[in-house]
Amino acid sequence: MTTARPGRVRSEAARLAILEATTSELAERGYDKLSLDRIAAAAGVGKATIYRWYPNKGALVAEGMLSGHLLPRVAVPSSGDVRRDVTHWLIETSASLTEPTTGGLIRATIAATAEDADVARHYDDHVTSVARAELVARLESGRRDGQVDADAPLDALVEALVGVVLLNVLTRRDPDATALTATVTLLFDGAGSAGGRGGR
Amino acid sequence: MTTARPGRVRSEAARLAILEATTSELAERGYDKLSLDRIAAAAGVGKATIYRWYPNKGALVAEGMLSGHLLPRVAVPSSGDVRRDVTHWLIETSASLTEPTTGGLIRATIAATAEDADVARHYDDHVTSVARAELVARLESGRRDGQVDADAPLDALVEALVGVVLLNVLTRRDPDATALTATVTLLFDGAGSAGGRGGR
Amino acid sequence: MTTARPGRVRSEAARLAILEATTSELAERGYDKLSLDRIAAAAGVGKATIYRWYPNKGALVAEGMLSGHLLPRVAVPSSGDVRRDVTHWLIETSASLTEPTTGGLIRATIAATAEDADVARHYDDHVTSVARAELVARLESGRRDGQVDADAPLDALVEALVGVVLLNVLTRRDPDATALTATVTLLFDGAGSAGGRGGR
Amino acid sequence: MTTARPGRVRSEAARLAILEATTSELAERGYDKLSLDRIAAAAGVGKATIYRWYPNKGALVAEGMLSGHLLPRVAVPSSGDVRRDVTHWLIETSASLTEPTTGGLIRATIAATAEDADVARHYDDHVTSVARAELVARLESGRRDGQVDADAPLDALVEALVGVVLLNVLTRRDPDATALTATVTLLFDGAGSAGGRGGR
DNA sequence: CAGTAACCGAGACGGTACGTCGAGTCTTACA
DNA sequence: TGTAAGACTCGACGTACCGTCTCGGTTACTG
Repeated sequence: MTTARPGRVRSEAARLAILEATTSELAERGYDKLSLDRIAAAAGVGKATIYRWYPNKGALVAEGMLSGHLLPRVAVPSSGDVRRDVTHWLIETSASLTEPTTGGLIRATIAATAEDADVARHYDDHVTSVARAELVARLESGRRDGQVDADAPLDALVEALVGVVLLNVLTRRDPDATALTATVTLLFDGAGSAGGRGGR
Repeated sequence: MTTARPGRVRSEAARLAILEATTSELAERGYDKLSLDRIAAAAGVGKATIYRWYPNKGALVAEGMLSGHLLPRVAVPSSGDVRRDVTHWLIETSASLTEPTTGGLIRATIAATAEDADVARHYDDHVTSVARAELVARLESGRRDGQVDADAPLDALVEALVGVVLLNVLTRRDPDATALTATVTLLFDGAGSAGGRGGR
Repeated sequence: MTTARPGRVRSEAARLAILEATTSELAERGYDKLSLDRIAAAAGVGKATIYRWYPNKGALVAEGMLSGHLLPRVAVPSSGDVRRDVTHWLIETSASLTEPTTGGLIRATIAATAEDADVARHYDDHVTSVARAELVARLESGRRDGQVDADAPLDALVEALVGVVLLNVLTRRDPDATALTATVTLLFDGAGSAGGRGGR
Repeated sequence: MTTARPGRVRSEAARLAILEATTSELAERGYDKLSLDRIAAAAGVGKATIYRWYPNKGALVAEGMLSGHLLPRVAVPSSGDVRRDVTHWLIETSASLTEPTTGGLIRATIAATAEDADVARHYDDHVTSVARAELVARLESGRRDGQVDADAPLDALVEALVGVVLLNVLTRRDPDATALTATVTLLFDGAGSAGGRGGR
């Protein structure tokens, strides 16, 4: 059943050492200063071992994301109040990404994503989509509670949230809680006074 | 005899050739594959000439942005209907950034921004802030027309717009008009059925 | 009291395949471009199998020589006329070593010999010494026939012959029969006009 | 008249440092263990600088020979007695090549010569041919003194001498003076008792 | 005739060196 | 004195081999 090719089996220790070294290099130097020579040395691994499994820098970084070595995850709470939960997620996520190492890591990830379409796809499929799905799920449960409009475009809402986070990361801003709360309020209440759903 | 100033006059032609070569290199190869050797050769310029004016790659790219060589600008129309104008801007901007060369350029810019804090600051100060200011101005005029709530957080609204654009660029999505319209609708009407800010 | 260790016996097929692959690699690429990876692949053999039997490249090449796979042998004829026989040997040997494959092989052998003292010893003990012994034997029989002086230094003569062959191989010259005949004539008649030995 | 291209001029210091480092590497490790990385490091030079001027290992070694950095030269004396002078040259040359460093160097040279036809040609044209010409000149002067037969093939004689030296170097033999003297005697008196050329 | 020891192929491993390319600096000749 | 040309050091790239080390499997002697 199992293929059972001949030859020595892949070293799991090497794989982990490579990923770990990649993460720390990435955090402290960024994506385009990433040196496979240094990674190999730090991981105590031959350069060929890296190239055997990852065709290029991008693939290596992509694998780092997948394995969760690269980015922290913030859970979406479920307190009963959707706005509070979303606000909480937004503040927590912002705080986590403002930390120096995490910030370096996420910026490296953005650079990798901008440079390499495969990485972008990989990242979107396996990382952000998870957070997005969680948020959407929470919003849907909010909708069942009557806290979210039936016809509100949840995908658009989630995209706006992620987009705001992204923008703050890129511009190195560390937004305070009020600003983030204002964003959530905007998304739930809207800015249009004439609007159908009603002015104050 | 007449002028008698020693030395050769600085070549404006060289400066422009450098910027042009940088732009095209950036569009077709991306930021981290940018090669100053290639730029110098393509511009018919000595490498030292580049380094005389720009201390490093990042500064060169930053200058490229400033000079408008790097990114197209989309004007915010002023038709009388704020939602329509914002929607128009969003669709136009998305379309412009979906074009292959512009997309490559903007992604290169994002990578540069992610890698280099100076570039990020430069970009934020001189490029996005312009677009942001324009959007804010339009929204303020809309507020005077009663189309925008008095207490709506305009900055947050603009950030959400820019964030959505950013996310689409990074994920290589080409959103259709309906999706973008839904985003604008969300931002103006909100998703919260109970209406935190005011009852229905 | 048979020694007869248990375990699988050495695969003769593998041994031959290795030697053959080595020979052809050596002929077409030379000694320092010799690759054990390539040899193993060409021979359909695991690299470890080569290393099990030969501690290093040199030993493998040395074995190749021994087994006669590596160099052709030219017999010394015995026609009754020593000069003619030696000349014949010299011409035949030169011709054989001028052929492209044999030439590549012998030059690879020379390189191996120059690089590795063990290979040199091996080669001298098992290969050239055979040719030398044959030549010496022929000269001794010539001495018995009165065609060679009783006190002529046969070893020196043979060394001069081999040295000339070697030099021609290294310099990629393809000497014609006249030049080689002149060498033999010189060795038998000498260049000294006074005839030193006569007046001894 | 001089071409006077623009651009920085080639650094003579770098050239010499490279050649010197090459020589010492060659002497202590041999030709096929020669590492350009090591040479560059030892010479305090970028690897690219080596490759800018020498397309491959062989060319570098060839240049090393030319510049006299690589091999000692033994002059042919002129005492009036040709045999004595030739014998002296042979003994001196043998002694010099038996010394460890020189021996390593000459063997590396032989390996380079065996591996690379260009090096061989280079070497033959610029190095051995000098020694050969000197020997031939001495023999011709001996011929004018009546010490060498008018019709003796001087080229063949010189080749035999060089060939014998070569063989000794390759086999790592350190021949004593008597053996070398016997060789010279053979070359001048011949081994053929009947005396083909007749003139005893 | 079952164990078991030494073999076999395959191929991954940590390394070293390769030859190329790019960054950023420096040195020419010329304008 | 600014500029094009181009050599310089440094360091990373991705590839190729080295010699070693598992792997799963195959003989063929031994108990």
